[in-house]
Amino acid sequence: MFAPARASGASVAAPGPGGTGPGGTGPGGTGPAWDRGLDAAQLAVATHGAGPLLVIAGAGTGKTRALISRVAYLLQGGTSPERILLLTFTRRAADEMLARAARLVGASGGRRPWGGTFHAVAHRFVSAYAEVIGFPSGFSVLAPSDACDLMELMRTEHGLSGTAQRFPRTATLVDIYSRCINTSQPLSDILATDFPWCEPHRGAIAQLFSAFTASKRSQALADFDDLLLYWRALLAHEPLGRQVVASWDYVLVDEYQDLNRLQVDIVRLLRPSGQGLMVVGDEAQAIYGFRGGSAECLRDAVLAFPASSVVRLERNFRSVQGILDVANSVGRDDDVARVVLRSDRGRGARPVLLRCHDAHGEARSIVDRVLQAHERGIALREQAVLVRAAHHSDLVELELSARGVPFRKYGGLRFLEASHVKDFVAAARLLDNPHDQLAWYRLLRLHDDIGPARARDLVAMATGGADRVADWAELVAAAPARARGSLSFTLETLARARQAQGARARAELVVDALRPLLASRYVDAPVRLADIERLAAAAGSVPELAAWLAELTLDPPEATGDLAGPPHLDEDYLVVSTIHSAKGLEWAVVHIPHVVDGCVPSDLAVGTPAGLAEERRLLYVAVTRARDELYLYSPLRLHFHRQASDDRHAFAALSRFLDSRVCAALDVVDEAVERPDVAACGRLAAAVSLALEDLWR
DNA sequence: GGTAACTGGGTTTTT
DNA sequence: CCCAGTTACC
Repeated sequence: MFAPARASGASVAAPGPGGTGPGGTGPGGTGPAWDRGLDAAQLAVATHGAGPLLVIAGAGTGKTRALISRVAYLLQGGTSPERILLLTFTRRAADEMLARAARLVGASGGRRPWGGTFHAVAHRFVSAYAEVIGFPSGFSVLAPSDACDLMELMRTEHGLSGTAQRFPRTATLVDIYSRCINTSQPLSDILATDFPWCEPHRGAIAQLFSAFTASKRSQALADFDDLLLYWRALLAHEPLGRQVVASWDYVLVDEYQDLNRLQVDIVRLLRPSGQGLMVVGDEAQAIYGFRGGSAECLRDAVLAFPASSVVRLERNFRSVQGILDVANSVGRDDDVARVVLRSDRGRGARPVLLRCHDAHGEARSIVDRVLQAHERGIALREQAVLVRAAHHSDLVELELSARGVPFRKYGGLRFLEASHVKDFVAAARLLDNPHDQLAWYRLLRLHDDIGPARARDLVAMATGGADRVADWAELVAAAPARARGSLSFTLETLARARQAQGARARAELVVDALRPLLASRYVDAPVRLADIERLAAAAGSVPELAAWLAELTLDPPEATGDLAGPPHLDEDYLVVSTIHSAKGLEWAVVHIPHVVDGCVPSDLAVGTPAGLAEERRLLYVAVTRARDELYLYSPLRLHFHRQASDDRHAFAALSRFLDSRVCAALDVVDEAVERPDVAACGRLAAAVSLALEDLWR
């Protein structure tokens, strides 16, 4: 997150946009000087004055390089690093950018530009001004799943759960809520346009949302949306906003096409006059519509900026033309057609579409190709498997493990979502914020005989009065008999943790408190305990547990194994990532599995023209990550299509996007020749059941 | 009234 | 694999 105080080992540098490796982004040299090897357009970006600057940057056109060069240029002109703010949309992009910026200014005494995601920077300021915002003794950051739990609680409290009436599910409610906030649109509009089936419940939803906000406030909790809301409010405040805005001379915003209204507001408040503002975006890569992101903001910016301050980066330095042909044919919708990517690198190999028999065949085929490329000298970390949904790589991961290929997965199941980690975070939050009812609830629920109802009563008691140990004794007395012993131990240990000095000692006592609870709750308790012990150890180097928890919530370990310790430099691993998480990155070889209707594009998104268009951009983003080789895989049959499998065969499982025009840019290879005879399989199944019948006889 | 144990169905994408 | 719903037990 912030350059000066980054928690150790929280993330791993992923193989990113060129830079250091051979064949990296952009032409020419590798030195840190801002002008080395930039082309005219990139140079214009780097050396632009203080006026507003809008960069329209196609995929692979060296945008990060131009941005970093601009930072170098500004520094050379005498701007202090900390007067520059780099805002990015995703954490991986933030890491990548800050790492490169750090390399660049390595010599300038360890001072680095500010940078991070909107949420991380927001947290920094909301914390600093917590008192003004109305949290006199600090606040806790609510992870998304916690926000969901709280919404669920409120829903129950309002008598809106149960089967008696159909009411939107908690997940839907959270969605609606977040959408209202992020698009700055009233509930009624959101319901009308995006959730029409929920409209009958508008009144109840509105009440629920009020209660939800009030509840967060009274517990000193802020969810991700609140961080942005409070930051915006802070910036708009007179005179505090002026103070915050004056912290920087330059604000550089990446992936502008993915920002939502709230974030655009923040940018506007940061640089009201546009002086010192630079935004970079590419409409063709807008893939965060589900978070309220809207490329319209970029379009607005194009109109709002004077023509002289718009620079277009159009030369693609990344990919060979064969790959760009596929990209161009995929992204041919109206909103995308404007930029036709042209390569600086020659034709290269034609990308391949492999039609496999099923997902198993696909997995084998992918690993075969990964290893073949490895034999040719392409390191594993120069290759990536990019998926639309995290579970699309399940079988690939299995095959990789079976064949001993190391890999690292980004996106999908999050570390923080694991229930034992949530238990740990909740207990730790209580040390500094005893008003946190949600944390109390979670902790109490871990004890025997304390279910939803009793937990609710006890929570009221725990947060109602003061937070002295004497009150905790009362709490124990009120608990059901079977829970008293363990609850007493839990509370005592937490009380000791509270007294303890230093984040590490506190964290370890929290683990002590949880140990017996987790041991009796989970079959795989040893594994889970090891997890949180490592987590506690990671807290070692920071002074404040609360601050560390907030950072953990905002920037959780992304890949499985990130907590295992600092990565070895010589470590080689294949990257498995969602397309969303792969944004802004590149690899020599890219594999895209499950390019079939229902997966790419996702069935859940093709209901509307806008949804379908975003799916198309998603494939566009995936394809343009590849530098030299690109493989798409179409399993002809997927297990959840069992009933329709014969139809699938007939249709050859082509994705909605793989029409003749796209296929013309691809070599289609049929790997499904050895298809098992379905009729024979049926006979085999019959024989097995017959044999079983014999057993029962 | 409340908890625990079991069963069956469904699963996007991120801060 | 996590959820909601069901059932059996206190």
